[in-house]
Amino acid sequence: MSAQLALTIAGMQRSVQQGTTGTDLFGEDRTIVAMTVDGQLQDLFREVPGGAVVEPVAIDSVDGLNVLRHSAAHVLAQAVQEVNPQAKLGIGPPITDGFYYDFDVEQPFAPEDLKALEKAMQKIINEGQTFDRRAVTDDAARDELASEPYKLELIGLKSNASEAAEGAEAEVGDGGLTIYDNVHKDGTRAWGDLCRGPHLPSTKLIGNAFKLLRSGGAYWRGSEKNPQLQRIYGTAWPSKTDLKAYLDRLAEAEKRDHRKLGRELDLYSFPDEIGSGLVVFHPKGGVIKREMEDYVRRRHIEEGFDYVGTPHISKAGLFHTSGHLPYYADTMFPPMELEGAEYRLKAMNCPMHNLIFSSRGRSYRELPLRFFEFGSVYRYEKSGVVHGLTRVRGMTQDDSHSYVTAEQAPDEIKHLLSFVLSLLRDFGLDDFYLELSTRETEGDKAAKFIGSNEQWEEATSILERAARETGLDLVDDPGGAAFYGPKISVQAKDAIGRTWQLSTIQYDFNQPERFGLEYQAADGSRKQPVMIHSAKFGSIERFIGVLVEHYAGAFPAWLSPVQVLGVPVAEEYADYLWDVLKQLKGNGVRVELDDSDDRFPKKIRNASKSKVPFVLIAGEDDRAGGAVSFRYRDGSQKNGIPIAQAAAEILSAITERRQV
RNA sequence: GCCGGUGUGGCGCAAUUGGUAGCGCACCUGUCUUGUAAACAGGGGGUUGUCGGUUCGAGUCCGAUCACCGGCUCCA
Repeated sequence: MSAQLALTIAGMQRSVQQGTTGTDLFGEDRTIVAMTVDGQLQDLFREVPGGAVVEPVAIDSVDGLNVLRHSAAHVLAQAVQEVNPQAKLGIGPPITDGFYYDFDVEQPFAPEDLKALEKAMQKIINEGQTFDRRAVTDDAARDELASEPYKLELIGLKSNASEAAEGAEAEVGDGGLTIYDNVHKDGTRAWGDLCRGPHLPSTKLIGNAFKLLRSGGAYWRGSEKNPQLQRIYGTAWPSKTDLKAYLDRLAEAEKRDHRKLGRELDLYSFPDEIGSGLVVFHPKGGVIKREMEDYVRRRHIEEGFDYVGTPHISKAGLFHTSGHLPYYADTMFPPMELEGAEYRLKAMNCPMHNLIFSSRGRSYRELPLRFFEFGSVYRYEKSGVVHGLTRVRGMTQDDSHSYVTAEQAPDEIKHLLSFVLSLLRDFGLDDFYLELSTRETEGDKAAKFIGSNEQWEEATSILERAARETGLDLVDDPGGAAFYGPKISVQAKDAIGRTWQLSTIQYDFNQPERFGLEYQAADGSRKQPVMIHSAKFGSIERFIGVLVEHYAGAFPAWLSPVQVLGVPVAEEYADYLWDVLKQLKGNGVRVELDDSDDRFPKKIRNASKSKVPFVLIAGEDDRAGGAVSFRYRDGSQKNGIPIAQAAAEILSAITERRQV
């Protein structure tokens, strides 16, 4: 007679027979794919122990999705080894919205290969293979996986799997090793992989709600010193509908791609003749850039910044003084010789601002002293990373440096933080979290950070306190600091939920010393100021790219290259409409009249495609009534609006920076 | 920088086994122009990213290079 066990199941006290499995408890509900036993994620087929707290894991929960995607990754690996038995396995964890698996293969995967692999996966899935769990000793695992060199390496590293490689904890954990066998319906073994599990009860649950998305090289264990494997990315969802929704989301992101929209809306381009990563703004993009810069410059001045200007090039010695050159020589443009001196394109503005500070004696009465400019900097970004406006080789930083006394530093940081947040809100971004980047204290990278422990601790705690006071979420980013000090960065979410790192605020105790900056204190002594770096948008180019994607090219009126487009119903009404537009133009509104010889419907089509915020239409009814008609971007309309009222609506939308 | 893919008129695409480049939009001209996403007709425009090679012949094959796309690494 098997004994009864007392358990807590899904919050209820229950008594079950010894030997009861998760499948016995939850198996009838097809949406339950795993369970937690005392908080530990486990396969359903495992027996539940007495006294345990057992909870079902639904396929659409965070854990459930991970199980689904991890199982899909296994099926992918099985398919790859079916097609190519020589393929060696790397790791294959679930990730946000999907999974990947790394393989060492002779021939990298081509796009056509993915289709074939999808088919092979579908076959495995349809067959309804089950995942069997088998505990193995390290030695047994080594024997069994003798032909899998990467798995062997992981076995050796398992005591700290998370450090072995990102995602490696999906394969091995702190405890004993397990191998999961994929088993055919007839009980024979199809395939197996070193894995922690848990997995789905059956491959069938993956259904047809999965897709392989792309492939590419990926360094083993994330280091470029290691060999490069071939990674395949895929996605898997509880239902075909969920998959479709995800693919639609990807399509939506593609439609917003700032490279594509920039071309379509004639905003900017990247001429080959100039070089990779170097952008030119066309007149329409120029309007956006100028509006942004004008506004941001004005706001800085209102907030107590002094607008300064510095050249694009300098003798290399300056960047030695600042300490940048030893660290960043290979990401700066190479030197040029001139009159026996070595010059460098500027990669950062701070050294030049420091020279403005030290151009004369400074008094404590002047502090905080804030220098701001749109500084053009050039960075030799590696060829594979240049990307539209978001990663360029020539860019404009909206860069400022505050020179303050040590006592003023906390308030200055708070001031900067609330200032950058208010600026971002003015541009229509309002969903933020903060990141606190600190130095690495161990490992290879620890050496790059300079300064004493005390300096780092003090600077970090000042930043952290200011960050906490905003009430925003604060995420730690160990090792993410610049070599000279910690930073807060503002991460903003765009209209479709993607986050972008925008503003940064950095506390620098290093450069003031290197430049010998000082001010005279009230008591007559000379003191060293603290320097606080801050970029509001990071780079103007990049921020424009972010805004294009955030707004999908449909900018709020104040930023729109053309704010009002007049479309006469027929040629006869062009003059009347132009009179209306002239009045707006007199008020500083950017207007255009479509006086082309297109027919009316074509003009409406063109107007829609141009994403102009206000389309004003005039025909007989409007002219007779001294009115105009609005057509908005969503296709809705308002007819017969008196001219004065129309002008007021347009002007208020612009001055209030409202989206329409 | 590394791995893979791609490069055809301004844009989006086509060109059978290598046989001397087509289409749509845009552009120009003309006839048109009356209420919300494409009027009609005609016309101009590309030595197929660049350089080199194979071949009687290259947009199609090979090599180099530049650029872009995806992925990795990096990102003061």
